[in-house]
Amino acid sequence: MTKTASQKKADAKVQYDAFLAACPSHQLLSQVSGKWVTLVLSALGSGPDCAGDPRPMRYSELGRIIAGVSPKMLSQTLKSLERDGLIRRTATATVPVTVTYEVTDLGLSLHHTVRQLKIWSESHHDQVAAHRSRFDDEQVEPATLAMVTSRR
Amino acid sequence: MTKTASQKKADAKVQYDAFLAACPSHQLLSQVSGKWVTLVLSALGSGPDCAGDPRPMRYSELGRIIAGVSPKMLSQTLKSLERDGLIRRTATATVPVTVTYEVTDLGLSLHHTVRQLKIWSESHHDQVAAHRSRFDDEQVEPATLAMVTSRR
DNA sequence: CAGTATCCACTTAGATACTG
DNA sequence: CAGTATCTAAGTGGATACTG
Repeated sequence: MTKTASQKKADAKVQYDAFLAACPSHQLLSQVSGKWVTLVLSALGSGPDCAGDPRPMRYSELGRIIAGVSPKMLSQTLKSLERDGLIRRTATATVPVTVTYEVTDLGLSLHHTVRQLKIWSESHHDQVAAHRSRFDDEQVEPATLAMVTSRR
Repeated sequence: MTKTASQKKADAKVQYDAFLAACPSHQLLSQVSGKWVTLVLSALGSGPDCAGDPRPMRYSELGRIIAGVSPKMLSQTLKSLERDGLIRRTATATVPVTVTYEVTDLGLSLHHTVRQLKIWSESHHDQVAAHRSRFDDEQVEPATLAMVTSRR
C-alpha cells in the first residue's frame, strides 16, 4: 500500500518537529523566552537593581525582587536554569536551611548575549511602535466603515 | 475599608504585569520566540538555504520551505511581522494575484541580532548538554532506588 | 526558609474546510 | 494563489495549600 498525501505530510511534519526539537538555537530561544527566565538571570547577573554586579541571592530574596512570581514558577525556573548549568545552587546546612543561587560563567555569558537583544529592542522600539500604529490605523479604516453602516 | 493582604498582592501583580507588558525587551522576546517567527525571518533574511542573501519570497514558497507550517500560522506570523515593520508585503494585481514578502532594514537588523543568540547557542550547546545530562543523572539516582524497591 | 503538590483557567497551535 | 474561518487539543502559567 502506497502512502497517501496526508500520510506523507504527517511524516514530513514529524521529521520537521524532530529537527526543530534538536535545533540548539530553538531550544535556547524557547528556554530563554520563558516568562521568568530573563528576570531571574538579570537579577542574578546584574544585582537586584538590574544595574550592578553579579551576586548570589537567596530563594526568598529572588521571590521578593521578582514581583508577581509564584513559588512554583520560581523553583521551576531556577531548576531548569540549574539543570542547564546557567546558575549554581548552594545549600548550607543551617536551621532552617540556607540556599543561595548565583550565575555561573556560562550563565553570565548568556546573560550578556541576551542583553544585546534587549539593547536592540530598546533602541528600535520607537520604530516598531510607529509601524504598528500606522498598520493598525490602515487596517481599521475599512472595518469602521462596515461597522458604521451596519450598526443600527 | 482598608485593603486586605491578598488585595494588595493582587494590586502588585497587576502593576507588575502592566510593567512587563510595557517592557520593550519582553515584548520583543515573546514576539521573536514564537515558533515560526525566526524561521520566516531567517528564510527571508538568508534565503531558502539559510545561508544566502535576503530575497523576496512568495507566500506559497515560504509555505513549502518552512516544513510543517499551516496556512493559518504562516499568515498569522507574516501579519505580525508586517505589522511591526520587520517585513514588507507586496501584492501585484495579476490573475491570480501575486504576493511577495521581503525583510525590511529593520527586520534585517533584528535578524542579525538574533543570529548572535543562535551563535551563542551553537557554541555553548555542548556545555549545556553536558550539564544537563550530569544533572539528570544525579537526580535520577534516588528515584531509581525508590522505583526498584517499589516495583512489584 | 525553601520549596512541593494539586487543581484550574487560559492562551496557542494544529487540523481541516472553505473563499475571492 | 493566497489566504480566512472554525473547532478542538494541548501545553503553560497562576492560585492556593501544604511540608521537611
